[in-house]
Amino acid sequence: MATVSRALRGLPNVAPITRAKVQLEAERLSYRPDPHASRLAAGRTHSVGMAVPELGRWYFSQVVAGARDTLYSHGYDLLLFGVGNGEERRRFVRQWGVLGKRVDGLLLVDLRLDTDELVDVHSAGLHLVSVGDSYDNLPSVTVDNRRAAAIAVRHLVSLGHRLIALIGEDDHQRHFSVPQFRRCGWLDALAEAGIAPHPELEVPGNFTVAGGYCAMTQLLACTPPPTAVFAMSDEMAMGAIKAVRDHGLDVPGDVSVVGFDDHDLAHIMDLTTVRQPVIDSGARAATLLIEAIGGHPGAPHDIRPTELIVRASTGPRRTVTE
Amino acid sequence: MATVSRALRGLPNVAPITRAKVQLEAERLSYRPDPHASRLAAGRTHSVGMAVPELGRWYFSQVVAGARDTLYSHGYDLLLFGVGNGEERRRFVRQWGVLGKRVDGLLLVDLRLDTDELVDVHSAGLHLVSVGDSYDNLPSVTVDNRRAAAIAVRHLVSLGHRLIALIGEDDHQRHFSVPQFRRCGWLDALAEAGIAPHPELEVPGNFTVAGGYCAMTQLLACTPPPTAVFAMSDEMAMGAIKAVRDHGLDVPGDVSVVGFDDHDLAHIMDLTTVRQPVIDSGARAATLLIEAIGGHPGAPHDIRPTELIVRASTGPRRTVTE
DNA sequence: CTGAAAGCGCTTACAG
DNA sequence: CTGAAAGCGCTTACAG
Repeated sequence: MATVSRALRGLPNVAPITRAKVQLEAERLSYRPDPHASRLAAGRTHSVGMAVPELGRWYFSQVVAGARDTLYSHGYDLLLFGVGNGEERRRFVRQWGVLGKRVDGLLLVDLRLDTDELVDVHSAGLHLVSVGDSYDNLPSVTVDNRRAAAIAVRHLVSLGHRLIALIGEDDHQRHFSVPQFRRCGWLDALAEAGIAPHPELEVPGNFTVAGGYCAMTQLLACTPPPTAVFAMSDEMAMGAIKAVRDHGLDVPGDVSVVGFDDHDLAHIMDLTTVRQPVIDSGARAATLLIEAIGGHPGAPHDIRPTELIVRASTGPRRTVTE
Repeated sequence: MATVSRALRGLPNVAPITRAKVQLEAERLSYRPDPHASRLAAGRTHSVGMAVPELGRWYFSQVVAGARDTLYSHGYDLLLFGVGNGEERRRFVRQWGVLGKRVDGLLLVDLRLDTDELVDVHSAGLHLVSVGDSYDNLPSVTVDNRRAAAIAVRHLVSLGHRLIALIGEDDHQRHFSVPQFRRCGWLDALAEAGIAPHPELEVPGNFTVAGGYCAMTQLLACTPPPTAVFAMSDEMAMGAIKAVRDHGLDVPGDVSVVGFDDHDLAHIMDLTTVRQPVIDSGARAATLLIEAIGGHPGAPHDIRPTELIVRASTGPRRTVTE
């Protein structure tokens, strides 16, 4: 029994011949160790959890895809948890005691934890890696959202725009900090250009296509309406473009639009956007987590590069006879 | 010990007072039963697996999202498996012995199984539900792909088109049958209209935006080029539209394009498409699986409705002086 | 290098 | 209605 266990797991102190015999017989019976029994005895589950706010959004689906591929190639199974709304999030946080027994580590995607929640999760013996958000004492994979957003907005400023709107998220959404960083970047670029931010030009878009559409509709009703918009995601940006066109206006003639992500379809829509390496970030986070589980420290904060991709959805401010 | 177990799981034969005391104390200690230990003793894992070809594709991400929500609300955890390429698929199929111990049931998304693979999976004691593909002896959630595709192509025929191309998948991809049904629908509609299918007008698009772009580029090089295209997914259709425009041609003026799915962005791109209830199918499949695990038979084959959504990417064939 | 023993944390008959 | 006992299938010291 014990020898079989050692032989199959490649542990030392097994005679080569014995090991070969065991492997052969195991193969013949297509024997597989029961993962629950081995976790119970050994403590390792060989699976990791991933907490994702919303699977339906492009960004999250890509991060999951990237992480899954890496986890797969290292033999880890992936357990998926939703933490989108407050109730899910609460339930997820409350079950950390169990989670420590279910998975060897946890990938948190855009999930902002309080200090005491962090303490709980550590006491559950979980290895953690954060994607999107960064924490002092946790390995993380992020981009510099504030700087990237500022670059996008500066691009609009350089085209002569002064009325630059922001399509973002409700500030009630305290659970996520990424939108707040992007908002800061927007403010930074406006401040540099000596532009006072107008509260009317800041509208939530819920990070969906439909939300972006509604937000833009609302913005077009302003007097005067903005001549440029920075949307915090490509999906919202695409919704915004549609709204502009449905109002009989032109992109970028009447309104310039910048997004964030470089969605698969951004190129198709000729959308100017901030490209971030999404799949890659998921993969990188998975690698960091696997290293942490394996007992290797690893670089704590990995800040990935972003790049402004200028396409045809942005153009110079139309000179109006004022 | 035994009483605590019964009390916490709501089993009968526990005095109300005892149960209350147990619950109170469990709460105080924030005790959670170890899921591995209980699976080992009881056999139930309270988690289900989901086999998905590719997470990055819109369709799959939505199906997963729909299933996850339902599973969550019934207290099941979701284990995600990739079966995209041949190697992953083989590995997945080979581990069925273990899978039966890891999960209570399995959701197969667009995964075509051979007869002997089906036998194996049944002998592993797994409950199965299929999404996309249908099997005689398995509950499934599908749409009538053949009929839906035929309706899309008939729409093109009714607009006067005769040279109607198909952007689909390599026929080497034997693992999936959905593309083949859609191809049959294309053939059906052509046959009804007395149009002979031209092999040159059938091009693989790999179900990606970039693949659709390449496919369309290839089609535009035909002499004569098609005046209409049916793409098996909206992502390919959108890539195709972009290719048409990059060649200085107009949609639908020069080429009409129909997609399949009703992607979030199809509306934005004014894409005519076949709508299918994607999230809902995922949710429905999860429900069927939960019922199967619970020992309730449930309706075996659930064929969900589709609907042709006509937008501005299709129009009458331009009358050329021939 | 090998195998007998104890134990991981539960659940399920079974006796009381 | 309650609790002692056996067992789920492994792994890890520990003797040999």
